[in-house]
Amino acid sequence: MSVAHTAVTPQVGAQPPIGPCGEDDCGIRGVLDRLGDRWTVLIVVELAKGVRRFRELQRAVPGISQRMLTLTTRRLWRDGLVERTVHPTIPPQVEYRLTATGRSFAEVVAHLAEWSAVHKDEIARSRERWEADHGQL
Amino acid sequence: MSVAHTAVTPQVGAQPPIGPCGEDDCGIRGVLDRLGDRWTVLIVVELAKGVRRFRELQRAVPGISQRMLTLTTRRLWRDGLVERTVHPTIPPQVEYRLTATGRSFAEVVAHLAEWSAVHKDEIARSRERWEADHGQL
DNA sequence: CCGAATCCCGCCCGATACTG
DNA sequence: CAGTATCGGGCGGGATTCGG
Repeated sequence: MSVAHTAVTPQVGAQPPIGPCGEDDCGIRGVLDRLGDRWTVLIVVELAKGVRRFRELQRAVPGISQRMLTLTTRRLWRDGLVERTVHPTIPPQVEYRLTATGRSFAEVVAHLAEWSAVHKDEIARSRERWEADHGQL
Repeated sequence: MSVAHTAVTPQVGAQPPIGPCGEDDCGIRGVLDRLGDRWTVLIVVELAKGVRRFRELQRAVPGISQRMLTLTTRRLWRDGLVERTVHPTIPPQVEYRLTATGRSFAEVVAHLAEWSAVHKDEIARSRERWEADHGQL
């Protein structure tokens, strides 16, 4: 979904990066890309509780595959939201913990969760009514 | 409006942290799904400035297709974040405006944008350094 | 235990054409 | 102007297998 990435690819439409962004959207896409995927938020929420090892994360987030757990933690690590510590023991042991930036991000996520909790019923009702009048989307 | 200042024990509110979300909705998934897609945020940001007609939205958000503009506004309408008014004139004229809930949502988005703006450089640098050491993801 | 590498399917979204 | 209908490519992400 990365906008910046698609800009690299020579495309037929040759549309420049869509980020004229009114005035205030320019860094937000990268953040939204992480919020958008299914797992990042859950991982961040779990890490907000404390240091976690790979397996612990996987158990804490039921349904996530090894692949996606690796990808998600890797991206968070790359972006400096998560710190990754390898203990060269046998068997190997890898710990993940939020950085300062990561904790800041976790707060934003918490606010998001709060807003969702407050409005979810209202949204659900609106959606139900809408689909009763007009059909499925 | 520093986000950092609101840092005091995030989950003081109601309920345990964000716990019960475990894997499935406490409502947040639905919100994140909207935030995740490429267009919703841009539309909401534009509508936060005032009432807009279909074409106006399309011009304000360069790169969006008619199809995606329809889908995005339709979903926002369905979920009660946007109000849709049809004037049966010729040519037809349709106005979109945020509802109270929609404006509330727009505030959340604004906070998100603010956080992004504050941290985007830092994230970008972290990513650059990371990709210098290790390769592309 | 912690990953990397592959295969593969679903759906999101862009492009295009048509309608009232 | 404000949509609808349809086709097709890309990629997110699940399942599985192999390596250290």
